[in-house]
Amino acid sequence: MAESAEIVESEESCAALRSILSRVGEKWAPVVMTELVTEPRRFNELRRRLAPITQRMLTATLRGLESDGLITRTVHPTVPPQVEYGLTDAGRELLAILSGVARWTDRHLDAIHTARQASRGR
Amino acid sequence: MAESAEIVESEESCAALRSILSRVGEKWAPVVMTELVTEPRRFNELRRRLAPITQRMLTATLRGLESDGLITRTVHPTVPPQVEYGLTDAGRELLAILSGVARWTDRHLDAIHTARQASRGR
DNA sequence: CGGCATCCCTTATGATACTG
DNA sequence: CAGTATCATAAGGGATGCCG
Repeated sequence: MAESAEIVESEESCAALRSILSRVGEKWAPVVMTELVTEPRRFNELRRRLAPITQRMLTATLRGLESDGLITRTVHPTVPPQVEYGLTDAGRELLAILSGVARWTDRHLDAIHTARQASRGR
Repeated sequence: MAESAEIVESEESCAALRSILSRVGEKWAPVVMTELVTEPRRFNELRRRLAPITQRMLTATLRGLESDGLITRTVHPTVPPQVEYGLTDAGRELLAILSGVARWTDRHLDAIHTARQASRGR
């Protein structure tokens, strides 16, 4: 506990952290969350905005994010059906943290490219 | 740019962000980085501390982190060979951000579990 | 000591077609 | 509109054995 660099406090935290990191590490998860940051959106609206995502992957990504409590899925019982997806407060908080990763990435773009060049050289 | 919630600034940033998120989303990447936070460590030292990780996955994880410039690999030309792995400054910064994700995870453990229960029920 | 090569299973992603 | 079903490929991950 005295170790400031300590990331994980318990077994459960560690497992949860890993699952969340792999969740947001999924190919479409970050952009889907970003699409929902200003307002809730409907399935085909997301599909259009995130083209060339496939229906299958959009569904899978949404289900995954929902199962971790990062987004909500609201079905309006109309004809035709209308489904809205929106960020939860938790999801919004996490997205803010991810924007920190984005800033880190921008700061280190050069270092990342350099490291990749070097590793390709071997 | 005026949009404070905007995560990504360019195509390149977006691709880099995705690759970094999927990198740290790999099964062993976060714990490997955590092991290196206090001091550099050698291959079998990591292997012991991270048991039951396999040699294959430890190698793959280290290579991946190295190729993104998050850790360094230093070979001391001794007999037997001695290889030390250490965090780069960039890696250390990223780890600090990830600890923010860890704190988020701890704050939302209940919400995560609740959401998962609900999604299992369907 | 610090790997790499091989086999094998699971999961992620994509393409396409069909449906309540 | 908002999906599901099916098929196919690739990448992640584990077990085991060999090597400079």
